[in-house]
Amino acid sequence: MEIDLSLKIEKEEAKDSKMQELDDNQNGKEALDFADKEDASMAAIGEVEDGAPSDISLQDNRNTQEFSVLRKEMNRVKEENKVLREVVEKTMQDYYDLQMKFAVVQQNNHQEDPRIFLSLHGDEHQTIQGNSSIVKNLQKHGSFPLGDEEDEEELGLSLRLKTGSGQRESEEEENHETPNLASVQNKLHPSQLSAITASHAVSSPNRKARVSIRARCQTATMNDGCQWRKYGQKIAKANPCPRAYYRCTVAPGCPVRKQVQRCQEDMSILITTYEGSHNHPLPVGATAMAATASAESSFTLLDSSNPDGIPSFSRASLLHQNPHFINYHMPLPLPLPTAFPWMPSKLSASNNGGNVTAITSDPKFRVAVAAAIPSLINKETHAATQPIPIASSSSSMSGGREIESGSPKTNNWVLQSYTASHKHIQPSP
DNA sequence: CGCGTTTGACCTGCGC
DNA sequence: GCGCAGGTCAAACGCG
Ligand SMILES: [Zn+2]
Repeated sequence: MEIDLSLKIEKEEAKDSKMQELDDNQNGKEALDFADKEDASMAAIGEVEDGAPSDISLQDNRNTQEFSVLRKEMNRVKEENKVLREVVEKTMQDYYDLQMKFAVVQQNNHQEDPRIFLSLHGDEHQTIQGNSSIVKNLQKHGSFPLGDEEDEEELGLSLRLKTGSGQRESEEEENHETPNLASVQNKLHPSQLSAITASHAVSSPNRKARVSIRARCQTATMNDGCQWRKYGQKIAKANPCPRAYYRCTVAPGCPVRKQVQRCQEDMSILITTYEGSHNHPLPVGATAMAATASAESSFTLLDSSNPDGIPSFSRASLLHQNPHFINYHMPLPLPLPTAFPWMPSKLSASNNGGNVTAITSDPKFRVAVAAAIPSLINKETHAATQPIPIASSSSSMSGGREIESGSPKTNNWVLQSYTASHKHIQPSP
């Protein structure tokens, strides 16, 4: 029996490798012939192994059954492979399209419109073709109460950038806006919601930018690829959960700080607020995503003069609070280069809810997203004074340093973000 | 012993 | 000026 099992495994592996070599438009006959050969060889091996002539017919029957099962399996895998390939191609195409658009946007970036909405959608059936598709996309995500279970596999990542007056807004926004959005997204993705929303508050030029990330995280802090040293803890009045203060210790004198606090409404949600920008290279995984996120967050800018370009929930809850608002909404699967191991999961034919978790729990994903935030801060801070090309921003992030603190201990990420503004700024130590 | 965390004290900004 | 709340400091403590 063990022999048969191993044979099956080898067989499947062989088919998998064969499948990769086969072209998309291969017909079923080829696969059939291939499978026949496999079956024959397997039967022959079975004879040799068993060595009992009386078992041959029985063995043949069993092999035939296994063969039919395997053939079905192979066809299924073939279809899956085909779909995956199409999606990858589509994704790559979208990626390059976005890059081209980004270049155009960069040129027009001098006309500062404080309110920008961005949407990147990895849906293979949708490419960003001007505002109309974006609006459609946004409306899809904006009408949260739909809460379809079928959206379960769809990941959402949204980044909100805000330029604000920087006064005591953070608490009000935390108290009012955050719970709304959080609850709303929880409705949308009841079980495995894996949306990431980060907000980015850029205050006046002499103030540090802050980014808040809400993440469903079981551990005390997110492993974001940087090393942090805790320097304080407070219990805020608005939230009974203690707020922890961390400083980046990757490089001495790095001004980046982060605050970590659990959401009052949902204790499983971790609110991480980053402040400042790193003065050192980021870990490789973080760098890649940082560059990607930074670049993509600059794509497909939507003019705020078009009110339809802003999703209902955003307009309702955000515009009333701050007129200067940059909202980045990037539903996953992200149109990322294939270099990233955590590619879109909804493409998989198997209805694995675990795929979503797999992506969002991937430490590389978490590292990358978290690291992308300070990158965004850095970029936006600079853009506030003088727009710089993305290449410049990302290159500053590149570096060979590989510091990864902690282990992949966190689980699902469900993120939602809100804006925070900042209070006082101290000169860096 | 070095490093990181804990925790109470202290500082600062803001509203009244 | 006073009180409050957020943020930071630094001594004490724990761990490897
Ligand atoms: Zn740093």
